[in-house]
Amino acid sequence: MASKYKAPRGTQDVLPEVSWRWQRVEAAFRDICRRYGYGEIRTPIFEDTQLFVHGTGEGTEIVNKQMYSFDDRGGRSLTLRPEGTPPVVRAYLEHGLASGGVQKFHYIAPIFRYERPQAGRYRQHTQLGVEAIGAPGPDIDAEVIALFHDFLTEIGLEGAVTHASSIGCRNCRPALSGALRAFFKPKLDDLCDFCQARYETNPLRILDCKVPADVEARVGAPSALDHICDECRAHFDAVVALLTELDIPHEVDPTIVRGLDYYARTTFEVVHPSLGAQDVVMGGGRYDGLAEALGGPATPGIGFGSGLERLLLVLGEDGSSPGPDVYVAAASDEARGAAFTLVLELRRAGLSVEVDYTGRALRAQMREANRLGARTAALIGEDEVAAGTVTLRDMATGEQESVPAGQVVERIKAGPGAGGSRT
RNA sequence: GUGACCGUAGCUCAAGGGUAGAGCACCGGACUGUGGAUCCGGUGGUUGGGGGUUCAAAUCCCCUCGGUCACCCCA
Repeated sequence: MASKYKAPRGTQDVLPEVSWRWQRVEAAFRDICRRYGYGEIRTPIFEDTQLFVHGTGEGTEIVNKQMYSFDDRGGRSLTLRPEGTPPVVRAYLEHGLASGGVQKFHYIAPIFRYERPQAGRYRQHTQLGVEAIGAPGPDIDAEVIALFHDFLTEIGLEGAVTHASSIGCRNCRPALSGALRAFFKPKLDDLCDFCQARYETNPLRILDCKVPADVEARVGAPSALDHICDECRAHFDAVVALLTELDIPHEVDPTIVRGLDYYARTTFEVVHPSLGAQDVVMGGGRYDGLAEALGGPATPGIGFGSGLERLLLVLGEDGSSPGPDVYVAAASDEARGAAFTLVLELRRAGLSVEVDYTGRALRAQMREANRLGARTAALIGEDEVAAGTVTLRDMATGEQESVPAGQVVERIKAGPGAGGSRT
């Protein structure tokens, strides 16, 4: 035990040897969002607890048992963001952004939920998310799904499957729930305990249950898509048609149900088979009633959240972090001063440069250069200091050449291996 | 929140009541200004933490913390 303290349960340290992977995915996401016109929004890491109670919904698992809530010294009840959407809608309303037409945002933000950790499920995780507020039509639904699809293509993640459905609006949801209750009523005793509870609270969720008896019990159950109103149906059909036209692979899956109260109409998720039980890599949908629930005007909105840790899990651990451009090695203690001067000069010229800080032998410095994956080693010894030169070694080929001190930057930038002689 | 399995060196794992070990990694040498291969040597552990049983505990028992899997939930 190196320390008596450990990272809290369900959290993790991301060390430099892996954080470069995170940065790569984040950069790809930001670039896709730039192309689609989704500007970055940064909201506080904690919010008024009521924002989530009223936004995410009182009946939800998140609000009931997963929030990190605390009173601050002024007696305010605050909550660590358990979910990305309500803060964005809150900011949208707070800053009067409705007057600016459709607003599109993206964020990369830590999310906190008190859950039992397991692979792909953490108490602090990071979501890549997007929110488009103010646009009611099916085209924006398709755009958001397309954006994520392009993002997955960009980062080279293959094998993901996109499921989409519609759970109706506040006008037709009651009829849909009623139809489901009517269907399950005679079978109520056959359902699992959870589903018996869901029968009352949210019968849609019975369609989502994995208990074998329930899977059997729901054969022939009414499909959400057959019981939503004409407007909702037309909206969903249009979304599907657009996805098909855009060549975005997708499956219509009436069993997908989201766990948050505010979802309406289009819902979707992307799963990946390599992940086991926590296989949802992205989830989202339309939330046309959320702004109103937060005290604002009726405003349509749609967005998704995607778990960065899960994406990384799917991507695996191939490849290694890029090494420095140059490793500067001192052949003797007398040359260390000159070596360090060269290090700073090269860094100021824009190169990434490493050196030894522990006074080790040249051999050890070269081993380090190799381990780090440096492309070029720059050697300085007494000979070089006397001659005003630096010896550059191409680490891949072993070729070396002596270069006047003033030309080192230029020579390295020209790329290793362009000249020199074998050793 | 429920159930199950698991925590030994930086990493992957041995030792199942009697001196805590190996491989990899790391450091050094062979090679006194030159990396990747090979050989030799070395550093490194109050066996997750606490308590108990015992002459003796990594090993058996209890508690606790953490991880993993499933449920649940979700990203």
